Amino acid sequence: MFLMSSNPNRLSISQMASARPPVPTGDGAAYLNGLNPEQRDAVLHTEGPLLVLAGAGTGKTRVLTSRLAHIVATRLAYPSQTLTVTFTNKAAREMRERAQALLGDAGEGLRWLGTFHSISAQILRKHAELVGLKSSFTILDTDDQIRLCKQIVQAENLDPKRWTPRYLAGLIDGWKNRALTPSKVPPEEAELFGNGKAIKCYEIYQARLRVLNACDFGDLLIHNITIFQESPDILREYHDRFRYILVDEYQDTNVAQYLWLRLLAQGSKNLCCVGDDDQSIYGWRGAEVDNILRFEKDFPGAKVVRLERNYRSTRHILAAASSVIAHNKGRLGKTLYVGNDSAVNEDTDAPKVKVRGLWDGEAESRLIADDIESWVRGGGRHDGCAVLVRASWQMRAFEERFILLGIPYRVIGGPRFFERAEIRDAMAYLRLIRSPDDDLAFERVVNEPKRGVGDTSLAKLQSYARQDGRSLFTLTPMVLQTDEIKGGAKRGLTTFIDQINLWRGKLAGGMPHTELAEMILEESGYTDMLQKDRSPQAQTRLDNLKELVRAMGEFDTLAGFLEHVELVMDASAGGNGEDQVQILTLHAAKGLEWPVVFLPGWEEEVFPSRRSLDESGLKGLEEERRLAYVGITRARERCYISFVANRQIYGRWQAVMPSRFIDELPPEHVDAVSETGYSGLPASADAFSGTIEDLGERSDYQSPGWKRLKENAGRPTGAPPRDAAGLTATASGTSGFTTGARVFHDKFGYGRVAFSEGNKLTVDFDKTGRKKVIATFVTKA
DNA sequence: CGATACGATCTTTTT
DNA sequence: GATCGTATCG
Repeated sequence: MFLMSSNPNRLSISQMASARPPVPTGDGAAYLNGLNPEQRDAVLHTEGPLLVLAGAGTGKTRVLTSRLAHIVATRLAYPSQTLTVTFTNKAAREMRERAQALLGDAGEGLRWLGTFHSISAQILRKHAELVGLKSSFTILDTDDQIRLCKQIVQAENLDPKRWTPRYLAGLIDGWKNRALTPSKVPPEEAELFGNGKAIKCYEIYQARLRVLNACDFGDLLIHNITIFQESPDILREYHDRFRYILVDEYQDTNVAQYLWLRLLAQGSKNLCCVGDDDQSIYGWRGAEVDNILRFEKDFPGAKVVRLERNYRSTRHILAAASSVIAHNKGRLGKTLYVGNDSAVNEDTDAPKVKVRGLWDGEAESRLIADDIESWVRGGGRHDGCAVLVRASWQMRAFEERFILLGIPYRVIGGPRFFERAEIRDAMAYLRLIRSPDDDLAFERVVNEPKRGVGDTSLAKLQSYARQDGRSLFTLTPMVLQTDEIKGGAKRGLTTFIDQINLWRGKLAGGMPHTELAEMILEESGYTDMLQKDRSPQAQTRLDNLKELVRAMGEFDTLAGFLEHVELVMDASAGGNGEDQVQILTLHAAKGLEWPVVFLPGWEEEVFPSRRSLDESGLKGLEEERRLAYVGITRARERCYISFVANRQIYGRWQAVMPSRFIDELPPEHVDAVSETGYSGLPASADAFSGTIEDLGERSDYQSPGWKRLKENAGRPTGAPPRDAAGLTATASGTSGFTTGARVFHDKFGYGRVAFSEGNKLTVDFDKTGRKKVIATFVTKA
């Protein structure tokens, strides 16, 4: 909702006079109070390339806002001559608010402050014809992309099981992240999809987009780059415009974004990037940490400022985070200092980081809920607490527990409003009314609600459309005149076309778009369909649709609303300010902080995630470790890390090992408590050895698995259980499991025993033909 | 064409 | 365990 002033480059004299605020906060010092004079000077006055390496909690956003405000306030440039880029809308919003608070009215002119995508979309709308698009192009989201890919896979006669459309979409995305157009993709990568058809599919995909007058998110950047490279005079225009460029979270830029920035920065050379290589956690979506590591080479003469003084967290928390991240290689090397004059950091009574081992996920959520309750009893607030998980499936256990105890909570992230099926359906109707050529929208709703138009009819229409090169909507009436489609399908299509035309007429006739939306939902039978559905989700869906209509009301026109949704995709209604515990993923937590942070699920294969390790090896592990670093540094006062011995993953019980990151914590800053007799920290491991009988005296649990172990009483710990209950035990492993063994957990019969170093033993029971790991005996090195 | 049954799959997320 | 997509049947 920016882009208001129509002429960004011109401010009238009177506007300038009134737009001139005082230099922020006197000498600008107060707002940058964490910096020494040299750093402050560099941040405010550097001309030419500048990289600010800002560790967690060192005031990254402040640096950017202060610099921006300073540039404008001292009239080095008009607001419209600055370009400020962030990754998320949220960050952009925050930056705008802070800058406006410093600048007053002058802040209004920050026309070029936004996400990479929103800014490149603005630029692309002006020059769309240079890349074969109309300026009214549609921006496709992930769902549309995948459906397009599916069509390509079908058209190429590929087996969609072997070659999934999702994978193709991922490949194309990956190439676009690397700024590779079809002709630039290395030929050997053709093998990556459909027996050498990868690049061909990419070409078809791009051709389809052009026909649809659409582009995907990656294209926004790629088309910009093409335009800049092929039209030097246009590039020069932007060079003249952007005197100062500021970039947030530089460690998250991908190759395309890097090239885009480099092209734009060739003009003034005033490129200021802020980032932290230790917080790069988006490698899996194309971010190149290398960009930040290479900055000084890429931009010769660059000044580099390191901000290492943290004013957020206690010394124990900082020590824990630093100790873990120190295990990564290939960093720019930054040590987080404890701010000398910060009471928080100095607090000698501050609690150490707590590490706790529990039997299972249920015990874990119980404990965390108890901790939250006692924090609140002690005068704390719910919204001062956050539970940060690695993957969203881990959230459910906490939700269930919080509901049971009546602890108010909010899940951040999760399925997004605009990605819900009913919202996308409603949006598709609106899109189709705006642009009849939007085939993807047509396909989505032509039979939703059911109109008797099935795959066969649709396939016929599509084949006509492909021959003719025109869109489904324009072609359908002609096909209907023939007898190609009969019966129910014909009737359904006729009403569909008529209705869309009718609604389009209403819109042209000046009907308010919210009213139109209600009319569509009603007349199409969509509301009816949901009302007849008595499943519990149906009501939520109806509510969502109401919310959609409400959200539309905030925009003056349908076009304005659609543009907003395509790019911003966030129902920023907010709902903040409520006193709720927050449950979110580690990724979503970046940039946020709380007094109390819980980090559950620190188990091998969960965190670090197995997939990450499988797919990206050491690189993946290091990214996981950065995630741990981000997690710990979100905490201001208290940080609770926990792991369990048994975890239910996808409904199956699994024995799990404590995360290696736990071993990387500094013992002197950590309190470790284990209820399983094993903490992962050698110093505090409550180990015992002996025979299986010993277990019975140490635990209250009486599960079936437990009994099974008891049946083996008298046998040495670590020995495979004897055949029991018709199960066949097979053991693989080597010697050393009869003496010195340490049983560190057992509840469900999934036991683990540590024994002398270098040995590994797994016991499987094979009953139903499926192999099931009942007990795993592992050496703790 | 639409309803049902079975089976494969299952991170992280923004735009 | 829950969901999604495909295969099959009515």
